[in-house]
This record gives sequence, C-alpha cells and structure tokens, in this order.
Amino acid sequence: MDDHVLVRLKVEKNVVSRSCSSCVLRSLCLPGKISHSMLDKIDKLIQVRKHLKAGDALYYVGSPFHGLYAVKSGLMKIESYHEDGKVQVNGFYMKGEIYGFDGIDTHRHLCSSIAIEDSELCLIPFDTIEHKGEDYEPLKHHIYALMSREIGHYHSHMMLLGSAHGEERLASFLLDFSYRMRERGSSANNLILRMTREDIGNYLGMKVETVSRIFTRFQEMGLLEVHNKYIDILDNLKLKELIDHPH
Amino acid sequence: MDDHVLVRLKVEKNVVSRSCSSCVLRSLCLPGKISHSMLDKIDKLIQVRKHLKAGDALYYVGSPFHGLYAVKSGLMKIESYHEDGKVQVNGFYMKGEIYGFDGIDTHRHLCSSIAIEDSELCLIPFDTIEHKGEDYEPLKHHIYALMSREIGHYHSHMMLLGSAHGEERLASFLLDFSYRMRERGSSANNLILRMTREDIGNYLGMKVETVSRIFTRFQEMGLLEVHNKYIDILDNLKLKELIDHPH
DNA sequence: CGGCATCTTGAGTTGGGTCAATGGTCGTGG
DNA sequence: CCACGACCATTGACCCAACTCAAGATGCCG
Repeated sequence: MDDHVLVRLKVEKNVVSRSCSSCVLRSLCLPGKISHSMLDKIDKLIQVRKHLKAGDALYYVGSPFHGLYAVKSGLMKIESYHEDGKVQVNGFYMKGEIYGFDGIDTHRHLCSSIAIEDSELCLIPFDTIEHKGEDYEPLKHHIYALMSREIGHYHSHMMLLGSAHGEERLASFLLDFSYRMRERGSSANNLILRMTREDIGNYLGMKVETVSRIFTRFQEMGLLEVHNKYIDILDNLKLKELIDHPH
Repeated sequence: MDDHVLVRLKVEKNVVSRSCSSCVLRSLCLPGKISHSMLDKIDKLIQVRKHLKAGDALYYVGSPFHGLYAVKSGLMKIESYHEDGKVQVNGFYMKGEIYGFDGIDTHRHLCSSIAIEDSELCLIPFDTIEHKGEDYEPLKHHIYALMSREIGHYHSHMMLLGSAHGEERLASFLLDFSYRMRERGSSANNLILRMTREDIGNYLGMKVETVSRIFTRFQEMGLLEVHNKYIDILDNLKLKELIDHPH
C-alpha cells in the first residue's frame, strides 16, 4: 500500500502518532495553522527516511546539504568542533522537531548531527520546497518562523552561556527538557536524559564533573531524585527560582 | 525628485555607496547573485528609513515586528536581558548587514536593538516580501540564506561562550571585526571599536574589568596598540594562533 | 572648566576546571 | 546466565582564571 496514502488517511482520522508526517505535523501545526491540504503536500515531499542507531551520524561538518530533518522518533544532537578538541553541543532535537538550517546558506552543513538513541528521521527537501509555487506559501512561511524561533533559542542560550552560573544552567536545561516532554504528552517530572553527562556539559558549557556535582547538589537540596539517566523533578518552583534569582 | 529613481540610477552607475539600497545590495549580493531587476524591486520595497542617535533604541523586547533592518550607516547592537539585570549582547551589526529575524515567529521582537553610534537604517518589510509572487523568489531565498548564516554565527559564538578563555574570546572578536572592516574596504588593522568595553564584555560573556585587562595584556604581548577605542592590530598571526591553540 | 561616564589597575575571593581514583552500568560473547 | 570489558558517572583534592569590590585615571560633552 502506498505509504503516502496511508499517512493521509491517518491524518484525516487524527491518528497521526505513527505516521511519517506526524513529526512534521507537530512542528508545523503548533506555531500556526497549516491546512490539511498543505499537510497532504508535505507528506508527498517526504520521500527519504533514515533509521539511525545510537551514535550514528546523520551528517558531518562539511556534508552536503539536502534539506531539513524532522525527528520522527528518538533523540538527536547537533554539535560543532574546535580544532583543539573542544565540542559545543548546539542543541538537542526530539520527536516533532525540525533542524538542519545551518546548511541552507553554503549548501554544506557547518556542524555534525548525531543520534543519541536509535532514531528515525524524515528528510524535508529544502530546494524542492523553494521551487514550488505560491500554493506552498504557508509552508515557506513556517520555515521562516521555525528559523526565527531557532534564532530566539540561540539568544537565550547565549545568555545562559555568557553569564549564568552552573546551577542556573542545569536548572534551565532541566526545565526546558521537562517542558518539551510535557508538550509531547510525556511525564514532565520523570525525565529520562538519554544523552551522556558529557553531552549535557558540552551543551551547557561545563565539564562533566561539574554537571555531575550539580546533579548531586540538586539532589541534596531536595530538588531532584537522580538515578543515572532517570531524573525525577521534585521541586519545580525552586528550580525556576534558581533561574530567576541566581546565587 | 523621487528617491527610488535616484537610487536606481545610482545602482546602474555602480555608484552605490550612498544610495539607500547600498546596504541591502552589499548583504544580498555577496552571498549569491541578485539580478539588477531584483535590486530595483528591493529599492521599491524600502519605504521607511530611520535615523538614530547613539543610544537610541530601534526596537525593544516586545516591540511589534515590522520587518528586517538593513544598516545603511553606523553601528547597531542587539541584546537580551535577564531579569536579574544581566545583559547579553547577541550581535553587532555594521553597514550592509541585515538583522531582526528574531521577530518573524511571534511578530514581536525578543531582544532590543540599540544604536551604538548615530546610525541610519532601512526597514525591509518582511510580510510584504512574503506576499509577493514568484518573481521575488531570489530575494526570498536570500533571506533564508541570511538566516542560515546567522544561525551559523550563533553556533560559533556559542562555542566561544561555552569553552573559550578570555584571550581567545577577545582575539576572536577582534579578528572578526577586522575581517568585517576589510570587507567594507576599511583598514583591517586600525580598528575603531565604538562600542564600550562593557558592550564587548556583554557580547563575549566577560566583565568589563576582564576585557580591559586582556586588552592591556595583548598590548604588553605586542599584539595590539590600544588607545581607548582606537585599536591597532600589530600581530594578526599571533592572534589567530591564540584562537587555534589556546592556552 | 567641571561633571559624568568610561576605562584601567590592584587586591582578594571563588566557582569551576584539572587530575586522579573509584564505582556503576550496559552490552556482548562465551 | 554470567563474566568481562568498555564506557559512563561520581567524588575528592587542588589550582587558577575570572569575578568582586574599590580606587584612580582618562576622556568626553555641555
């Protein structure tokens, strides 16, 4: 059976969680309104799916740019490398999120994208969309909006990296992650952080040891229950307080 | 006399440095090719110009989004604020650069934009461009490319903020500034940093005192000659070396 | 010329980095 | 199913780069 038809049927029945376009749906519908006919069009655009094992790279620094990627399942990261070996994780992307905008300008990716756990991705061919006519305008607008939002996130993150203390950084990370889990209908207070402590450190601009120490401190303060990758948030309010009024 | 005609004439004569669209020209031509007829179209789009005195705000956090801004002359900064008073300068924009993408998603700006010196700006009405037909496709593509490049810059900057030492940060800033001055035909080794040391610090995630101390250190090392805002770069290579092989 | 913002410098403190050792966890293959 | 090895996480002791606080110096504008 034609997979696209299958997808469309599922969309119409509002049972989208397993369809290929579900990931696109989530990202594109939330920020604004996308019509059903546009969703059908998006389904047709998605011809390439990738299944990655944990640790696999989707693309590397310098890889040719084919389009944006929507995460259908799993967890991805993007990271940049300094020639002295330092790594900066620029972001984590979970189900329903779209990324890969860094390749549009030069047609090569400027950072690498790596699977944190087994993941499934949909390629959204960017050039194809650009060459489509006016009836794809809503989709084109959504891509602007997504990029704009990405820029906004980077602004917040630069604020964090530029002047926040360790506790504030980790608290922000946990609450952001919690928020995104809630958005997806998962428990917001029982997190599973599948990335390593090193990934978290590279995202937050801290060393592994510091990340670990702050987890321990948060646990001692009664804010968290930490069992390796399993984190229970016990005191949301105090975490928020740590961010708003640090030190 | 109609200013748009004036502008177009100047473009055709290749004497663009004083025309309103010159700023747009620079940014839009460099990354790719924009036809002359497209440039004419862009000229027509620019209806609003703003003249700001040093210290004036172009927009604030929460201001309604009207479009992107091209810097015609002067120097602008964008910055975000944390409620405890911390400031993060997200970028400096000089003649020919376009910014303001953070407002596309929510139709409100997420950061403030402030003039560092007396500056002149052209408003590029974003919604108008989006509603134009296919003959504006090259322009639309260039906006994607500009946003993509902005995202790439933020990646580099997050790397800097996340793990670079003070000397590396300042060296990067100086070389970036130098590069952009060269692009504009100004001297690359005799810089005038019109922003305050505090602005530089807020951009680089350091305190004023640290910025000042590193300037002094660079001078002692024979890399710079520092006279307040006037900076002479004496040893480009060693600055680059500091970035590539820090500590 | 006076006043105010900016810049520099010094002395002391500290948060996070470094280095090193140990303890846990997970996946693989016998 | 268990044992091994590799990777990951935690903890401790020590150190240093950048922060804080404070005092002058410099430069700019009215």
